Amino acid sequence: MARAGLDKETVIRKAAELANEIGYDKITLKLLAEHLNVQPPSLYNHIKGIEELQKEIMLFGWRQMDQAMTDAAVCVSGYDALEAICRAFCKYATENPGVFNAMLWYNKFESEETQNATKEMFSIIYKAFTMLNISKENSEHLIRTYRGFLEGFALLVNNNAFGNPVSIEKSFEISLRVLIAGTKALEGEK
Amino acid sequence: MARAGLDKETVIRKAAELANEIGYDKITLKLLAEHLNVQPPSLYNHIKGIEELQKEIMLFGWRQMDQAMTDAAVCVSGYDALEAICRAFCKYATENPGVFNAMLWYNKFESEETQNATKEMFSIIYKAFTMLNISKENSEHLIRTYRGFLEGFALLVNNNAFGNPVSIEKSFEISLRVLIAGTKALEGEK
DNA sequence: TGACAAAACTATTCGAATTAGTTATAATGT
DNA sequence: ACATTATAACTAATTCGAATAGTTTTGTCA
Repeated sequence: MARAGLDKETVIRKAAELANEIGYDKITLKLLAEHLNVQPPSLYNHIKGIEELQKEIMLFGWRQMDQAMTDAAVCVSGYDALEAICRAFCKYATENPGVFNAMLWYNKFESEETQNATKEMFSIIYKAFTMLNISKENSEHLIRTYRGFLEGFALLVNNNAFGNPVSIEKSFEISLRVLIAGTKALEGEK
Repeated sequence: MARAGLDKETVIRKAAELANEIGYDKITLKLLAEHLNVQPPSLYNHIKGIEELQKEIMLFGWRQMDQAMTDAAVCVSGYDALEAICRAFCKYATENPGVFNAMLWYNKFESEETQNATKEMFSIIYKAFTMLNISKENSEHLIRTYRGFLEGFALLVNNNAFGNPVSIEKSFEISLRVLIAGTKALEGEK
């Protein structure tokens, strides 16, 4: 029978890879099984079903994003740190469109696991704000501002929503300038 | 045989309604047919299949969004207009979560139709910028900033991604303050 | 070496989308 | 008013993917 030697981690990594290559919503267990040289039912030894697979792709992505953002913030401080974190987010999201797509649906699977996956990560941004003399309350709100922009911008990029030939990189840089200028206006408040 | 008297518009409106009620990804032709008191194959007299239905829900949403944003901008000017447009976006998106979900995937269906659906609409924001002494080039970039934030923020709200009890309305207001303060910093430039 | 758990398999069921082919209804023109 | 025709519904059947049940093989460990 020539055992394939799969485990959960391998299955998820391959699914993530496939998602980036052919698109998140094109993934089927049949296709994934083919790419792992296995029959579809065999996957059930490692995952409960397609829903769990999707959840695992999402968690996998947020773990990697966490890592990328943390890495970006070492040995940097102030607004430079904030910028570096934002760039890391955008880079990961646009280089992994399939996985990022999965990451957007936190709540399709209500669970503490899901909540914690992102809460932990965005505490990095929170930390950056407190270094900048932004009040605790304003930081809570600002995290949402930044999260909103970052997720939305990456989503639009991944969907080719920006039709015209204007440089996307430049748009991102100007967006950062805008956000940071606006953030500075909140320094020391309340 | 008691004809149901459907037409494309009715089918799409009901699908949009259903999407808002039970969630975009829960929609099936079977379910939609039930709600229209019809057998599933009968729907094919009005739509080509589930993909076209999804595209039509998306276009339907963007048309309504266009209307809501335009309405918000009449008889207002300057930064007030910009704010009003943003609030209208957020309001429609969060009050119509199922339809908004469909609206996010422009490019699942590549077509001029799709591109035009949003291009036309965001020209309202563009117009607002030119009134504010923002250069043409910066306006192009700023539209992307605002689109990114608005779509991302609404997406996060709709997915309950904001775990803590901090007021979402207040977060949105502060976000607008930040964006507008940042936008003012670009006035007159280049 | 024998027993057991893990990981693969085959065969089957289920449900949703879709297609083919048919029939009834409503609108149109004479 | 009646014949014609297009439309909009139907039933029946096919396809495809997910999922389950039950079986066989493989590897590990007492």
